[in-house]
Parts: sequence; C-alpha cells; structure tokens
Amino acid sequence: MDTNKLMPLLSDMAILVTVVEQGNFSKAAKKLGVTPSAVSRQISRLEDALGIKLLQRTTRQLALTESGKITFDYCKQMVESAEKAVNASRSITSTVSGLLRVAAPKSLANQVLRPLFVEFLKRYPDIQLHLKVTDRILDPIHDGVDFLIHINDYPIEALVNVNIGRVEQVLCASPDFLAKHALPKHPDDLKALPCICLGENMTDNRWRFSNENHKTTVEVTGSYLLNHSEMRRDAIEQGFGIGSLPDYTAQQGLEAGRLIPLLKDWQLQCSYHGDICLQYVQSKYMPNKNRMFIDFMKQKLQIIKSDG
Amino acid sequence: MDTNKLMPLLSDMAILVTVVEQGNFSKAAKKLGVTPSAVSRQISRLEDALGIKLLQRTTRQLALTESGKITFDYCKQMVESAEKAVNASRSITSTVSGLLRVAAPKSLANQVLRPLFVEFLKRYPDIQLHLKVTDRILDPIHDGVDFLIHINDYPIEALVNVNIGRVEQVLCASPDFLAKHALPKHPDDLKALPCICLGENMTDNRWRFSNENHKTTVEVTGSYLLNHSEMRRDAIEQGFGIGSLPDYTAQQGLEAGRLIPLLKDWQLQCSYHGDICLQYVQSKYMPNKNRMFIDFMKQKLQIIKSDG
DNA sequence: GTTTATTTGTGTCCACTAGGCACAAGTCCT
DNA sequence: AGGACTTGTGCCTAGTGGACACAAATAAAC
Repeated sequence: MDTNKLMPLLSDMAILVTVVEQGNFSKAAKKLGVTPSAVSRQISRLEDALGIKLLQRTTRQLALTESGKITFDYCKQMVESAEKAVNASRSITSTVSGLLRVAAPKSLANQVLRPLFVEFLKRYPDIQLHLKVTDRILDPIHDGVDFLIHINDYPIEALVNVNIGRVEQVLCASPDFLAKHALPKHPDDLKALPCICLGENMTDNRWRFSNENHKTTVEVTGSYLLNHSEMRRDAIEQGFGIGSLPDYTAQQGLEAGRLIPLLKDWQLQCSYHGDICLQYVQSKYMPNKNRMFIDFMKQKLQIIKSDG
Repeated sequence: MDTNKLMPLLSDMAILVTVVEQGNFSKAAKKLGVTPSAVSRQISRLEDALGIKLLQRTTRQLALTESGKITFDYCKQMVESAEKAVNASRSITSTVSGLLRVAAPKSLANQVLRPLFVEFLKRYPDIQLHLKVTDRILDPIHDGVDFLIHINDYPIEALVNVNIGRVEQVLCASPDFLAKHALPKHPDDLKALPCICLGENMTDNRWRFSNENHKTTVEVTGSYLLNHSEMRRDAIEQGFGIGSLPDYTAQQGLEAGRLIPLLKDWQLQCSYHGDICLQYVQSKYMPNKNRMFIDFMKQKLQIIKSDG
C-alpha cells in the first residue's frame, strides 16, 4: 500500500474508532465537532476504499461487522500510536530538568563551550549543569559523568559518539616576526626559527608534520613554552616565535592580519587536533534532558549527521 | 488529546515517516507524488503542533533530532497499524473460500434458510456449504460443524451466540372452522375443540400457555397429528382444527385471510418458539469465510447487535 | 394506531485548506 | 567561482470536505 493512498484514509480510520467507541454517528460527530453527515460520508469512503462493509447499521442501531472487527482493532492501534507520538513529544519539552554532568578538556571549555552552555542553561532553566574541566579521559560510569567531550579522531568505541565539530591546528606567526625572519617553506625550515611549544611533555618539541605523500618530524626550539592557547596566541602576536593554535583561537587574529598562517600544505599532528566528540553511554531510555542537550549541541554547531 | 486535534496530524506523521525513510524531502515528495514544498510545510506544521523540532536540517543534510527519534518510532508504528488495517480488510474479501459446515433444524431449513444459503453461495462461489438438517443439538467440535443454528431462548453458554432472528408460534384456525365452532377466549376453551398436535412426544398434546400474569396447561385432542409445519398449515387452512404455526409459515395465510390468529393475549410455549441462535466455537482467529457467513446472516435477517 | 423524536443517508453549495508554482537562500561538488 | 541540488516562503488557484437542508427509516411514547 502506497503511503499517498493511505494518507486520506488515516483520518477516516480515526473517525471509525470514535464511532465504534461512541456507539453511533451522532455522538461521534458531536465529539469530533462535525455534523453526522460528515461522519457518514467518511465511514462510507473508508468502506469503499477497503472494499468491505465495516459497520452494520440501521437508523437506530449500529455494530461492527465480523470482518470490521479486525479492521477496527488495527485502526485502534493506529490511533493509539498516534496519541503516543503526540504525548511523547509534548512530554519532552515539559520535562527537561535535573542534573547534567559533562566532562570537557581545558582547550574547549572557555572559548567553545562557555557561550554554548550559558545559552543552554538560559533556555532550560530547570537544568543543573555540572561541568568538569579536565584533560583526562574519564570513565562515564565510574566517574559519574553523563557526557564526555574530547578532541579525537578516534572516538571511544564502547560509547555512542556524536560528532559535534572539528578542531584544526593552524601554524602561524605575526607579520613583524616574518619581516625579521625567512618565511618557512618546509617543516625543516622551523629548526632555524624560534618556536613556541606546549611544554607539557618531554616530546612536545618534536613536531610531527604530514601531507598527502610525506611525513616528517622536526625538533624545534624556543624560549617561551606555554600550554594555554589564548596566552600562546598572545605570544605569537607579540612576535615571540612560530606556534600552533586551534582554528577558533586563531580565527580573529587571522582575519585581522595580526597572524599569518604558515606551511598550509602540511598538517601538524597533535593531541589538540581532530573531531570534537560528544560521547555517552548507550542506553535504551535516554532522559529528555540528555536528548535536548545532544540536540542543542548539534544544532548550535551545525552538525547534522552523527555516527549513531 | 482529542481526536479532532489529532486527525490533521495523522497524514503529517505519515509524511514524516516517508521523509525519514527516504532521507530527504525531495525524494519523499517524489514518492508521495507531491512537491517538496508541500512536504516542507507538512513537517513544519507537525513540528509546530508537537512543539518540538523533529528534523535537524540544512539544504543538504537531514537527520532526526534525538527528541524526534521517539516521535518517529510511534509514527512508524502508526503507519504500520494503518497498513495492517488496509491489508487485513483487503485480504478478507479475497480469501472467502473453503468448506462451511452448518447444522440447522428441519423447521428452519426449507422456508428460512434455503433462500439465504442460495444467495450466499451465489455471492461467494468459492465457498462449499455443507448443511446438516437435524433437530438434534450437535456438538460443534465432536460432530465437525462450524455453525449451529437452532431455535432457543437459552443459547448454549459454552458457545458464542449471534441472535439472527426470532420465531413466534401463532395459534390459528381457518375462517370456516371458526364459523362452525365457538371462538376460544381462553386456553381452557381448546379442550372442547379439535386441535392439531405435533405428535412427536407423548406430551405434545399438553399445550402450555402463559401471559403476563398466568400460566396454564391444556390437554387437547384431535384426529390429525403431524410434525411438518407446512403440512400443518395446510391442515389448518382445510379446517381440520386449531394448530400452532411458526410466524413465517403462517404469515401469507394470515395476510390472505385464510388463517385467523387465536388467543393473541397468550403465548404458546413450545420448542419451536424463541430466538434463532447462530452459535459457534470461540476462537481467536476466525477464518474469513466464517466472518462473512455471520455478517451475511445478520445482514439478511436485519439483526444488528449480537450477544457477543 | 398515530405521533414524535432521533438517527442515518444524500443532494447541493460554499469555504477553506492544501498543493503547485515561482523564487529565494543556502550548501555541496566540481 | 560556478553549477546543481535541496529546503523554505509567498501567492494563487482548485478541489475536497463540511454545513445545511431534507428525506427515509425506526424506535419509543402516548
């Protein structure tokens, strides 16, 4: 049965259910807010479409035929499902409340998540949001967290992943720095230039680059090491050296000309580069607050499809 | 949720299902035979009515929101139930075939059932009807019978009963008989008049009468005993005496004036007096041929409501 | 038996909604 | 950068579905 043939019958089926439950056309018509003649026509139309007589009727008595009983049962199911659809939808918006626990890395917290969470809490005032800022990957169940946000091209397989964005690292320097030094054309050129490293690990001064065909690692040096992206942006803009920034941190500086992108053919591999993953534990009945949080994050970051 | 609010949403829900299954508005529109703009508007209307955003969409991508997934599941159920309703109805008319075994008493067979069964078999040529005419009450399971027809004010409780009519006994005599004899005013008056009994049992000459307030039994006599209603009608019309006839046997004679009803204030109790019961074994899945048989009998005998 | 009230069904007419069309806006791919 | 495709919106028209009035039928009331 094609859906386009089915659609006009749906309301007729709903009318059939009302008629049977009310016991006659007139009461059903009153309940539906139409005239009995309209009900009569709809039932006739349904009978014609289905090819069977559904109701045995005189002017005073009304009853389902034996063959109509089967049809009626399915029609009743149909109406009940539709009512459930409506009720479920209605209840979603009215029951967005309670505690949401979210873990996110430092790098995203201030610049990316802060404005989002503020808006989310304003929209749903009954939500209590508990944000744990940490660069460790927490265990949602053990650590009592509803959502895990992290930057990674390989999301945790045991959890459901929703991809809500992407962070690219941009290597850049300030215009006056580039006026004093030679423009690097290849990662190897960085060896001769002051670079600003994270300084969190011993290997943070080993920058790994890749492009379509090649991979290379360069050991860089510099006098200023810092693991705070906004301070690092400041240091680069001040001409202390070459450094990498998340795209959202660099964006304003790039647009204003305070920063110049370098080695655009190469990608710098680092842990702050990849998809922004919103992950959570698979469960059959997700609370509405969680649903609305996922929808909100996807909508705000303009992500439509998810991995499941 | 009132049904009248629900009805316009039903087709929108069906459209939602099509959109989700097709993946975008355009394909869904093509499948439904409408323009994409129509689909867009219906989805928007549904979202407004439900108060939630169902589909996260850009011009190129489309996906259910988390909150929309619940709604979609119920909408899908709704459409599936509607399709089942249609398919069930369609299959009923196309699968009316096979053997129907019916047991009925002699008194009904020729005059009441014969024309009905002829018409039923003409309407459903794939049906094979096996009629067992017997005045014994058969056991449907043991005797291999699908339907039991009998005249009785107390249907068998173990079986489902559909009341498909009623037989009244009419006590009557011919005009020339009444010209020769005194008109009976009370059952007791029958003692002095020749009466036509069934003659099947020893007690068939003990006629039990009742009215609103009284009961009485009269022992009658007569020279002609016979258990065939049409022959008995003939005997009465010929002036052999007073006898009782089923209403359908007496009707023509009464209308033509060949028969005169007697003792109309009294009811003659006898085994050929009561509701015409169509009974069958309760079962969850009744074959369509059985359904159509019940519907047919009810429809032809203008009986709407049944006992269950 | 007659009347009355209630119910289903059918014509006719009209209003309103739903869909088509055209166009705008946005996005992806080449 | 341009083209192809998709969603969304304004406007207009057509066709459906409902109201109304009336007919037919039946059950109840008197």
